[in-house]
Amino acid sequence: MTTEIKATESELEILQVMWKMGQCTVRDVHEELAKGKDAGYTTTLKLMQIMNDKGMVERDTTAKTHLYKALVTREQAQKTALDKIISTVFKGSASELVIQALGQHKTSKEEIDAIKKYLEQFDQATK
Amino acid sequence: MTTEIKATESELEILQVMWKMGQCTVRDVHEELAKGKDAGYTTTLKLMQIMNDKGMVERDTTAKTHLYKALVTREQAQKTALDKIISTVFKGSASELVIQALGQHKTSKEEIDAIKKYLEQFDQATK
DNA sequence: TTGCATATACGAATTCCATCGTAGATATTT
DNA sequence: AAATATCTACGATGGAATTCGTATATGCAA
Repeated sequence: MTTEIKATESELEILQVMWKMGQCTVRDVHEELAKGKDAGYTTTLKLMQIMNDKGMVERDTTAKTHLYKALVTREQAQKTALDKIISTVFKGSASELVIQALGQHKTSKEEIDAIKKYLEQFDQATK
Repeated sequence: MTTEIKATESELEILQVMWKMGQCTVRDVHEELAKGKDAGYTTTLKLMQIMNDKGMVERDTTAKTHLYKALVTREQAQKTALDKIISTVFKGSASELVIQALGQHKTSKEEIDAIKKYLEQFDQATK
């Protein structure tokens, strides 16, 4: 069993930035977040320190300016998030979620094809 | 723009019951929740009162025992939840979410077929 | 080297959510 | 009618998440 990952909203916002940038500083993250909303620098700092305490990120403290890196992967977070909403709003039905998702978000032809292809292979596996 | 719906975890649990039952009393909801976890009756009551204040449910106070009904629909909640996770953990890509969802949840042959059918019709619409 | 910018650490205030106890009103039972 | 059960209202508490201020250390520029 992997370690429990229970990221809060703010932590997820931060993780998003870290997933995109890879290793980064508090300032990196803060600047990125500041584009979307105003938040104090020390708020981001504190959050990242907490995430470090929780083991969600790792930190290189060699230099004065610390370097952070996400330990939680985007895939783990995706799984957690999916499980949650499937059970709370989709009555446990993944297919209902799939159909809703396809319906309300514009999906390109390529994406549709990718999904179809995926389903084919899926079929074969299930025989 | 529709009214802001921001249901908390507990509120979602309650909504789930209300979606299933339609109009119901606090006790109805409480009994249902009590099957899964233990919670005090007044906790449920308070929560439902708050939901009423927020306009998430409506209430008929004619009789001593009030009757509640969800105003937020399951579809709205689904949309809200999907939008959120697609933007936070799926980089805005609905198709990625779809593939993940199919991958990690066992999906029956029937469901797969339903999805395929949906995709066909989708294709035609997009031409 | 003095001053300014920028970093971490950390305590404190605040807000939000969930939980519960108790008071008071209204039914229901005996 | 008195006792009992059940309801709503609502304040209080506790805890988690978030935000911020301030102290202190470190690097850099004049």
